[in-house]
Amino acid sequence: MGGRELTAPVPLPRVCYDRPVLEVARSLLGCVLERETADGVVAVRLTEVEAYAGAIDPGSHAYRGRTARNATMFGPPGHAYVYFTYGMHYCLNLVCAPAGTAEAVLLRAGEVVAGLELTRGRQPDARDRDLARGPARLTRALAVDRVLDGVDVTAAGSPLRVLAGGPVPDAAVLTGPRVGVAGDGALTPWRFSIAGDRTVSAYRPGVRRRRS
DNA sequence: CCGACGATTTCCT
DNA sequence: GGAAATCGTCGGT
Repeated sequence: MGGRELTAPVPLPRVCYDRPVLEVARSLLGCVLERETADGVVAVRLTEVEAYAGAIDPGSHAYRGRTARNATMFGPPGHAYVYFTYGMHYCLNLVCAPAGTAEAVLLRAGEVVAGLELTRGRQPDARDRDLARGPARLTRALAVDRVLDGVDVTAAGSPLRVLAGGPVPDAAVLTGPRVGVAGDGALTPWRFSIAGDRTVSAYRPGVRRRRS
């Protein structure tokens, strides 16, 4: 790698969850997500995230209002919104707007940077680079389920925490439409990922469907 | 490499 | 009743 030698601490991006959702999503790249259980700690460096803009965003769970499932999205920022989907998978979001504004960032993929042996045991057949590649595999790698819905990821001692990571320069950031969401267009950079990182999930366009 | 399909909860029409 | 912010497996090219 050709980067300059670091002889002094560099200013790390500070994740503030009440900024505009696209900014929060961008700033989460490179941050470290830590999950602590009785078995130990597994940590993932985030390589792919997506923004969901609440009530104004047809792709968001909050678009049609509050339900029992998405209630956490309407709460304060910095908390985990965990939902269950397709009858078998969990997905993890971070709420990132003041209470009442249901914006969130979906954590789609990351690189395991601690607890590799522990998380291998949770997915014995997966290659290491696939352990947290995709939103459902990421939650499985970290043993995240609905019990963690509403947890404050900014609190010390929380079972799920987000820490600042090394800076990710703009030149290394890719943006584009969200995975599996129809009608996203190319104008809004909903999805952010680290260019060339092998842990980023495969892109799949959303399918437009007719009303039944 | 690619596309099809099943698993099975939550929400919407 | 049917689709969904998904994934692993199967069969074809």
